[in-house]
Amino acid sequence: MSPRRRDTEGTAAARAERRAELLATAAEVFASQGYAATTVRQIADAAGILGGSLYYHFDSKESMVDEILSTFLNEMWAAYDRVLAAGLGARETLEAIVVESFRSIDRHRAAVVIYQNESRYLAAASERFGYLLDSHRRFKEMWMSLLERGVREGAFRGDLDLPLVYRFIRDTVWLAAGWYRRDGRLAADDIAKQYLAMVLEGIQAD
Amino acid sequence: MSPRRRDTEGTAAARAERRAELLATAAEVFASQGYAATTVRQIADAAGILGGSLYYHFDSKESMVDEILSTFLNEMWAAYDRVLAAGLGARETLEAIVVESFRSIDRHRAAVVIYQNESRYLAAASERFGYLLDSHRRFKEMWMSLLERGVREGAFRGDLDLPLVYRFIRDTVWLAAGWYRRDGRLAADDIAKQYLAMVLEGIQAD
Amino acid sequence: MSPRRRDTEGTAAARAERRAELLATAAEVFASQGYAATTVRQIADAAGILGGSLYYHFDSKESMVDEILSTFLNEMWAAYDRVLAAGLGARETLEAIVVESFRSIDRHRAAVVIYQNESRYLAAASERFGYLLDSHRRFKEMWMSLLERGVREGAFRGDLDLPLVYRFIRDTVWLAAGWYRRDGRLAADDIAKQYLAMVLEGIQAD
Amino acid sequence: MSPRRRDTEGTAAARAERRAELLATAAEVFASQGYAATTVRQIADAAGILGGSLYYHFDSKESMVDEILSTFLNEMWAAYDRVLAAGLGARETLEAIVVESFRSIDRHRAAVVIYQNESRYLAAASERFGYLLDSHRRFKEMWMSLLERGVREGAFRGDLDLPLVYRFIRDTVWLAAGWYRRDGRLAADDIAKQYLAMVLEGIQAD
DNA sequence: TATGAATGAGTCTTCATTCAT
DNA sequence: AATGAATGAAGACTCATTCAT
Repeated sequence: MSPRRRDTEGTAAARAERRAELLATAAEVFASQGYAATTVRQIADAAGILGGSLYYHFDSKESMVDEILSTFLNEMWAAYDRVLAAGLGARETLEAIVVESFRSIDRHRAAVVIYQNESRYLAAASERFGYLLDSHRRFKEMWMSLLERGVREGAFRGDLDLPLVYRFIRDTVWLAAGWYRRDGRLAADDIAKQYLAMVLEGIQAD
Repeated sequence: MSPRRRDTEGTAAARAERRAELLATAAEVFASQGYAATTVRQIADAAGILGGSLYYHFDSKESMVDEILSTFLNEMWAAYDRVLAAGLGARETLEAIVVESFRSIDRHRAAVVIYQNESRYLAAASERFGYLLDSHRRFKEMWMSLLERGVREGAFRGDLDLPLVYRFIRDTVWLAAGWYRRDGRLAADDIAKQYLAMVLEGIQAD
Repeated sequence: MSPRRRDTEGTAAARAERRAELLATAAEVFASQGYAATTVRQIADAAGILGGSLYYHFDSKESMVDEILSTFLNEMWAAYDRVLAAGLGARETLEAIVVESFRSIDRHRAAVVIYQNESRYLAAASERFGYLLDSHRRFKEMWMSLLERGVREGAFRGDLDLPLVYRFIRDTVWLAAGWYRRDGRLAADDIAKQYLAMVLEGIQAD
Repeated sequence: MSPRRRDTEGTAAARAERRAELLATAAEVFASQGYAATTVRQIADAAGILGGSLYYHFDSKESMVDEILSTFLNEMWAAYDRVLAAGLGARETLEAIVVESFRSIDRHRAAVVIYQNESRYLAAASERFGYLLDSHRRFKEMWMSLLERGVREGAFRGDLDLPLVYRFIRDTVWLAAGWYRRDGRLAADDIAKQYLAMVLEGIQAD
């Protein structure tokens, strides 16, 4: 490794780190104000630089959300895929998926909020966000086949409307991103456990 | 009733009707695109008039959402208050509240979506939307005391974290507004029944 | 005179009267807010009708000021012309002109204010107001020749810069319209007398 | 002085200079067209930039006039206060005040015109312009007490209505801003001298 | 005569983006 | 890497004007 190359790598790494910092800042602002209502200047203020300076790092506001969301989704689907590849029973799979979801929320809270709130708007605004719809679709397929398998295997009740159950679970899990705080009273895994208890057994006393 | 008075009433009623029409249109657009991302022109296009013409009927874009949301909230709280005043047991109260919530979704789908998505943004943007935060607060109080009572009365499980249960139910119920269609497969009351089954008994087979 | 004709005359007279009323109202609003800053709706509000209704009587906002100003100027110049035709000495002419000016202010306060404040703007906005510039020009000629004659005749001091004196008097007289009230402490003729004392003799004690 | 600091000062000074340039341009346009009738675009055109670019330097059209007027008034009152603090006799004070007024006109012609024409409108439009009314009030007090003192001291005639004299002088002096040109035939101090001759001694030949 | 609803051009303002330094 | 000044398109809102009733 030549010094030249090491230097280049150092600079590239520094640049990547700065990008990541700025994206984290941007994600927080997008999550709390909404993408459309967030100005580039607000992001820059939060990062302590001037509005125009962001354009040294990113092409556009759009490419910022894009990077935030695609990074998050890649990581999340990698985790899901590991679970799905493990060959567990329907109930165990559901539990593992829910646990992974809360871990995603733990690691990418802001990105999850943005994904929840802005997917429809972004997908309508530009083709570049088509992958958001793909993700939603894959999501639905994953859950529906999991639920159907669970009913077949006798793990889940057969008297419920499955599309309804799907939406119920989907919404339920992800919306926790709206209020979750990393330093809050409950850790992500604890929340997952409680959610699973509610979803599987209900809140009614026996 | 003199002709004069009938005439006056007639025009006042016509005016109110036109307002309601335009507000319904605006609510749909706000719900589907988000408040900040919606332009006044889009609302006007949807209503078949020009952008400036909306200002004959309304002071501002802000006052449109304001009227949409406050109308909805007034009606919803009136329904809740009727339930709460009925003196039912905790479980029956919960069922009735959920049923009323789905009826609200049925009657004010777009307003519910806006309430869900834009409350935080609007409240931050202007004091005039303070009532949205008040409503959220009342909501929380209502649910928390209902859940606490249910645990005391032995109707609900005692091993769950109540603030978590509160959020779980809140999110669960209202998010249905995101996908509910009046002419869909299931009627509002059917959806309520299924939701109650899931929330109370869980999705697990016995 | 046939009844038909009398009726027509009655209507025409009534119409003219209504126009005059509305113009008086409009003049007050223009004078107090400025022409550009006055909306047609404000005039209509002040007249107790709706904005669109003004267009039954007048072609446009512009034609309203036009009529206000030209009516006033015609009357004022008629009075000036009577004075100028009387063949008085320079000093007596000056006195009579000042007195007539204060009478104009008394009768057309609002129009005078508009004339003072808006002439330049209106003349720049449309050729139709060219007569305003003509009036200013005639004004200047009248005063300059009066002052020159006065100096020649030994009635006025010869050591002053006449264009300066002209502006001094012009401004002095007309600006009284800005504060004059018909029901105020001093009548128009008293004010004229005091103004003449100041202009002719100065405010210095002998 | 460190290079860093010099640099900061340099940019801050450059910024202030640009603001001053733009404000001078804006003042000219406001003075010639009237505030309400002036569009932001006209100001920008006159400055050779685009309409939106003005908002990099100023918050609003309103804040532009605000800065123009308050800068002018501060300077003018500082000059008046110096005169008033000098302990001169009434006549000498009046002369000094008039001279200072014409110097103000010389330095801030456009601002004076705006102050004359738009004070009432601006004060009615927003509380932020309350200081304009304060200035008018102080103005009146200053003149009235000066005139009263002059009459007591025997410097000014006692047979005139003082409020009338006050208005006469106020109007007289300031309206010169309407036609004064820096490169005109007469310098500001010459005009002051002539005005004082007229006001004090009158235009009548002895 | 007047109303009420709408038009459409124009205003102020915002904001993503560019670019010379 | 970042600044600061500017661009230019778009947005909310205003208002003179029109017209069917």
